[in-house]
Amino acid sequence: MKRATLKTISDESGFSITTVSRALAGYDDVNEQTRQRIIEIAQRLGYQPNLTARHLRSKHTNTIGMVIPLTAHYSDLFFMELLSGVGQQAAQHGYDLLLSAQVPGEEELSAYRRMVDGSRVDGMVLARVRRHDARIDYLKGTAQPYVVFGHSGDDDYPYIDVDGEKGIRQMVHHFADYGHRRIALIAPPDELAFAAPRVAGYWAALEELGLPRDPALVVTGDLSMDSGAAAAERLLSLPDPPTAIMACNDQMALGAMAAITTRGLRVGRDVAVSGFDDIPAAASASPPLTTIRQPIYQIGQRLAQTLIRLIHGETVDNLHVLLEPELVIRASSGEPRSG
Amino acid sequence: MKRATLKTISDESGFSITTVSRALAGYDDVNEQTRQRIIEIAQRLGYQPNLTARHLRSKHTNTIGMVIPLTAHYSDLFFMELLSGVGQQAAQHGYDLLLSAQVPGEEELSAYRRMVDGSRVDGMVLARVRRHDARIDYLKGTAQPYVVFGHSGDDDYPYIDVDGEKGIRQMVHHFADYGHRRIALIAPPDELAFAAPRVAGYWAALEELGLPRDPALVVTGDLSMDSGAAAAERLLSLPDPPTAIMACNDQMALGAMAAITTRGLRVGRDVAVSGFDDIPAAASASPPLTTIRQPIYQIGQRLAQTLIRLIHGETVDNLHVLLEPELVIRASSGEPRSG
DNA sequence: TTGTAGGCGTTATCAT
DNA sequence: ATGATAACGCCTACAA
Repeated sequence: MKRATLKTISDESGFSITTVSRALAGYDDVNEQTRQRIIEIAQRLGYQPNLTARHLRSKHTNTIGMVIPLTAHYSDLFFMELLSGVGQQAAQHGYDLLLSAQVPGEEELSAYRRMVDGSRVDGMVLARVRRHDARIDYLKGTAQPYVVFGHSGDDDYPYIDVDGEKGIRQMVHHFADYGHRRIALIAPPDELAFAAPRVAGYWAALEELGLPRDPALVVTGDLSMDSGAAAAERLLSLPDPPTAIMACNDQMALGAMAAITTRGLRVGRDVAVSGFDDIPAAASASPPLTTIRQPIYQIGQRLAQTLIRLIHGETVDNLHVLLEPELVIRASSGEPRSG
Repeated sequence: MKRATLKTISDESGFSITTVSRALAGYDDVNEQTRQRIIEIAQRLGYQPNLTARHLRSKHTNTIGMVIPLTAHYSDLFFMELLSGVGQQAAQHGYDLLLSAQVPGEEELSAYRRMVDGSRVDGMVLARVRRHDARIDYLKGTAQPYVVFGHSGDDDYPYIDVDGEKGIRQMVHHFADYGHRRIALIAPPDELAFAAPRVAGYWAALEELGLPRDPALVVTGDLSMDSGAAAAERLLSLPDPPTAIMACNDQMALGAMAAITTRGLRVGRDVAVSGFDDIPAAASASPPLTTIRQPIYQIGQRLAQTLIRLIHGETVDNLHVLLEPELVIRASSGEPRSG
């Protein structure tokens, strides 16, 4: 049995396609009897409008697009959480999500082009911004609304972000308060937009505290647990190893903790550790991980809300939202050190 | 500047829309010079085919649909992991994912109808099957291909599942080997399809072992950590409390562990605990959680592969895949008990 | 090798 | 109150 269309109902009811369309759409210039009859037939036939056709005609799709890195699974929980937040608010407003998993690079960009220029979505949500991000350059040359999680400093586009510079600065102070003087940083890959402010926050804090500036104490990871472990290895092998290690995300912090333990040292006592994000694994790690909280789910919700306002052409009060970081102190940062 | 269409290029080049279309589509009945010229113009104009129009015309969308429970975020990691697996393989084959977040119920079903009858997707992936699942009934009455994670026993549809009955049975035996005789089960909500086999496996194992059948040792949870904690509370308050608690997913097991600890008991020594799924938190819990592994990501990949074969009308060797459960024994199940 | 014409299913405009 | 007609952008017989 073929799918019912307006034409099917038109044939069945004897009314024109136009009238059927209008009756179903709730226009008030349709005889009430006619409408009832048409609705009845539509239901009997299980009519469901062909959304593809509707979208072609009406120029909008009630769909939000998102391209996610192909690596994202448990190893990159962050993205899934963001997705949930966006999806929740999208659904709330009657929007669906169109997802494309891509490895960052050429193909990724063409996924954006397919979605946007291909008219498949009404707007895009971006995350994991890179320093000079081709995707943003592309979107800027487009009429398409978009919102971004993260920002690169001087560039101008609608974003929401947690103040990473401030967060890291506060964390350095936290460790300094506990008596640490050799504080290391496991930095994010250079090309990610949030790398710069976080590293800047680190140096700024050392400056404020009058601590020496030692480049050997900054090691770059790739956000994975493994890279965090490797970085910690390297740091602990230094002639004058750090007593505190700050990682720029929780995954790497967890990796560092594992490496420390493997080395026979105790996290929180011999070496203090902190992360960034506050993923669920952070709280349940042992010892529980001190970190800087990013309310990712809520940020996702807010991104969706903002985007939908933008799509509807409504005004948005603040297109550059910078959230206060929130330090979550747990056992991995240890106790204040004597002496 | 308006978006370029075939017509734009047609006007610009002087060739008809047809020729432009065929040139771009790579037909070989186009003069090579003509093609070059057309391609050049298309690139200059940044032409991107309107996929909505193409879909309307061609009757397929290269898109896989999935409806996810609105609650899914960190609290329901399972779904995100499945999603990643599906998305990975989908991308591999040039498919995108259309997601709709919905609370189970009426609205949820109409999300399926929008996707399927609305011609927005070529196939659907289902998970969290319920006992008499209206979604499956609906899809059966449709020409749309679909695949399911989980199965309800007697019902017939394409699925992949882990043998939960066997898994639970083996776990009961594991605890019995360790010397436990009071083994409790925290069961999933009755309406979920995977509840029945797991509970059946529990009773079957007791039978095999000649252990007494005590209904008080089976408590139903709702898959959340909190419900796991509540269930454990109840079990430990029994006059003759269990010495081992098996939860039907890891979240509930973690909740149970928390409750046990709160009560001043030691997990693995006073009370053994096991879960189901092997989410990442299981390995990093303290003590690490004994559980039954479901390779969710891989299952997601396989679901996508199967679905895409179905969509392409290719043959699929096995539409009912039942995977062997894999017990992962960790510290939460303790040591063999003396006496 | 190229062009004409029709249609996918919907909505909007304009008559009647 | 209802209907004929066109258009969204694309693809594909069929003609020339």
